[in-house]
Amino acid sequence: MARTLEFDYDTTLERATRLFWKSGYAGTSLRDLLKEMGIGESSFYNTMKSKKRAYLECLKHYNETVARKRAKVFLEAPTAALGVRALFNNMLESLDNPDTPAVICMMAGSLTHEVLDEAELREYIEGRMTTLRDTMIARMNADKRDGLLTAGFEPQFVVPIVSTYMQGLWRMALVSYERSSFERQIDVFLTGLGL
Amino acid sequence: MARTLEFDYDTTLERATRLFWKSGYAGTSLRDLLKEMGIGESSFYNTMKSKKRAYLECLKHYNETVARKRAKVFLEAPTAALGVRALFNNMLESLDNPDTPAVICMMAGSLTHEVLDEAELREYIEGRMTTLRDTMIARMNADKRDGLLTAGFEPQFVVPIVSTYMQGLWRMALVSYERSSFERQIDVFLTGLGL
DNA sequence: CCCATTATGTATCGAGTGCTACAGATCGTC
DNA sequence: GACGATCTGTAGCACTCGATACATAATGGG
Repeated sequence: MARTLEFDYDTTLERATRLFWKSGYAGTSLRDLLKEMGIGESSFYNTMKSKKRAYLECLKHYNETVARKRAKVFLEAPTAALGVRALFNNMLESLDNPDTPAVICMMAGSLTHEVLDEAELREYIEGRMTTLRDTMIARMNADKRDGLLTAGFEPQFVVPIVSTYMQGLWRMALVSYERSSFERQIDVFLTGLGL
Repeated sequence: MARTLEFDYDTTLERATRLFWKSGYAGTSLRDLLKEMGIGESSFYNTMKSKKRAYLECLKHYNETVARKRAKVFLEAPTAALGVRALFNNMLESLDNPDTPAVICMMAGSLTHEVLDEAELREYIEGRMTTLRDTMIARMNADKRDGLLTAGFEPQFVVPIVSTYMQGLWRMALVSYERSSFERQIDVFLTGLGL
């Protein structure tokens, strides 16, 4: 019926994701993005419609890969407490891995005015964060019923604390990161919370 | 000897600070900045030299006012534990106060690539953060010697946790803020740490 | 009053922004 | 193999960015 796409959508999306991840939304210009994706303006606007929508697609792609793996790491641990610790270990591995595009999680990097001011982006991000928190809370409540967590343990407060602390850690890593120091403070933090 | 300045430096610096505070470094254009300050390009570059240097001056001004007040709030509390809690209360008051220019601390808002990529800005920010942490650690060590904190309490790990968590809170407030929820989780957090 | 010195207003620079118009290339269908 | 449909390359849009050139205006010492 018509001409076929000359580029592979998944490949270009993957490349775009890594660039957005590394440089942020406003920090990535359309020219840089196109260069990285290896396509022209026409192809880009034909498939993506706008930079904002492209970022949204990249965020989704990020969640279907990186974030999904993190959720898996958490859920497959024998207990919620170990799951949370596995999550932080996964974070430290990302920080140590030179192949990781950025020193910050793409979701954490999206917690800025430039991104949050775009209604569609904000909505998606809020949704993902809520989902992740709900998953963790549910898991902890299950553990609590099984007696794996003390009766005084309150998942609905602990989980926001954990995710807030993690957001802070991603930011702090931007300033300076040293594994042993991070490891130690994470351990003190989690132990204090009863995890 | 020469022509006198037509504007009041302190006033324009104050205005610039509030705009930078609200909109961030990259998010504030020179045009908006000049409009807010009520001066022209010539006057600006004559006294400030560049946007980067202007931001640095604003950061310093911010620290000499807002951040200084926060440090005072911490130090004047009867104990380090109460000081930390007073600090969080001060934060919540800022969040509640509609006169506060932004929903984020200017220092927390500076923990981005756009700012941290500028060597002079990064250096200043690192310095301030280190100073604040050292102040808190010293205070806690004093309390520890006085028996106000348990022997197992380790200030050198707890303080980074507290400041990291606070950075996370500022970010989270960008997404959604509700005082009662924040209050509750802060209390659980601090209690867990032994504060 | 002249003059060096400094401040200000205006106009503009060159580069970069996201995005679009449009002509031409390539496809499946008849 | 002509046709309509879709894709792609190029050029450029209108705008904004931070920064600067330069003429003019004010200042106070000599």
